[in-house]
Amino acid sequence: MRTHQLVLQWIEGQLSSGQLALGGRLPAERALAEQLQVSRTSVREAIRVLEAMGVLRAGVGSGPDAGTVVIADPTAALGSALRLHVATSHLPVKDIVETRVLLESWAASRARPESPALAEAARLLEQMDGCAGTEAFLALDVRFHLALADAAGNAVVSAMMGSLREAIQDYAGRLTGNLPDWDSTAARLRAEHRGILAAIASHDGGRAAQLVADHIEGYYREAGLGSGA
Amino acid sequence: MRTHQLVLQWIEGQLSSGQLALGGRLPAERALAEQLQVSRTSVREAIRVLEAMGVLRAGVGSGPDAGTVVIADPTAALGSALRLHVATSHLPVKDIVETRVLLESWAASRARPESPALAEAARLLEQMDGCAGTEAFLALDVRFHLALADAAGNAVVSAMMGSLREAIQDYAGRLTGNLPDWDSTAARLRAEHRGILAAIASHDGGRAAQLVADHIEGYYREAGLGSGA
DNA sequence: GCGGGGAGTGTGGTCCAACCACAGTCTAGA
DNA sequence: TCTAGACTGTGGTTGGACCACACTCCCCGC
Repeated sequence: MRTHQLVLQWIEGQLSSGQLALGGRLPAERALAEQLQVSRTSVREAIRVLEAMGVLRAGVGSGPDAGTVVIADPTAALGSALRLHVATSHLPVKDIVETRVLLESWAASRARPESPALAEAARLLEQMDGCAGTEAFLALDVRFHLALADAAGNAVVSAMMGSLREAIQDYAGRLTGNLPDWDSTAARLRAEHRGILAAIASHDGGRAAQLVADHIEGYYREAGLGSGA
Repeated sequence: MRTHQLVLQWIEGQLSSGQLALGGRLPAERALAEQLQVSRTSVREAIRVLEAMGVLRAGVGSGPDAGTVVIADPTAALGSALRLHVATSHLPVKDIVETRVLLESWAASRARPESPALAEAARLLEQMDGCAGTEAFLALDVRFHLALADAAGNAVVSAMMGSLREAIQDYAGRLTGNLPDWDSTAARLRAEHRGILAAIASHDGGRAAQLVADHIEGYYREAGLGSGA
């Protein structure tokens, strides 16, 4: 077993046993190296991996924000991993979109109308009404869909949703260039968003799921998914 | 931007542009360091991250298996990331199981009866009949479910399925201790597996999905999920 | 000419010692 | 009392050194 994996194992053990919890601080790199009887290099490699996994955050300087602390950002890990494998053409964009439809329609069918995430989604919807640029609109759109996913109350589905979205963000951005008339598309998307929220509010999960699926598939169809895949 | 992120960016660019493809070899660490005008340490940190993401594999020595080559193992990345976040209690096991049911029942409903993955699943089923130990049975069970997922033909769903399974593997292993009568449970699981395959073979995707959902939920219920979560 | 063994080469794996930039804290001086 | 500088501790980066490994090549003996 390689040295940095030993460090990884130690840190994971600390996390599992609860001795290292969310917000907690890891010992300083030099101290940890001495404690585990390995070089600082190996400690740093392990930290780097956990940083990429969204488990740690390294901060320089002194004070409360400095040092290496435990965070929880599963979306980061899944997102960059998916993005890289899309880059190697090992994961087709078609499959990403299909999975997104699956997760998101499930989330819509499960969304609880009283969830605070839905209120956030409604708020975002209002912002999108008075929104000028394409880019700003898409940014709000991302947050709207994430809020929708959060409303289902499943952290794993939320994280996967976010990571799928992140993985194809660049791709989706390029797709907007294919749209014949952005303004009318934006208007349609806004209307569909309202329909989804209405379906959830009226406790019609099945209809909400169907609307979400049509919403996503319709967008990619209009933007010409498949021409580049 | 930190130095190792620059290296990450460069490698991802090479992957995206196709100049570095599956099976291709990265320049040697020392050469890459000189080429990018960074230290070997930074190159190594980037490689370490990509290794954890299942994108690279580093091999010592000479010959065809040596050096750092591009692989494609998305399951590894997603699996360890999920496992770590489960360790920090940020992702509840309940949500993992729920997501697993979602993905797997979808896969069952989409599985194509003529898929070679289904033949593999059937073969695994036969092996499980003449299987002695609990551990060996569970190992075959994992492969059976993965084959089922593959039959749906969606690489992203397959990868996520596998990673979910990996993330809670230890947890699931401990659960078997709660079972009152392993032999009868194993017999029931085998029968349910057969039912699932039969439903797929008869093009009844809806029934297959329902059977898979019952199969998984029933197992965790019997093993006492929730008592420890 | 042929076969085997040892030297050579190139790979990642590990470690060390140093230096830098940064940010908060402490202290000495105005 | 206030402020400017020194101090301390953090991660960030670098260069160099050495190791183990695995293949390759060449020389030597047969």
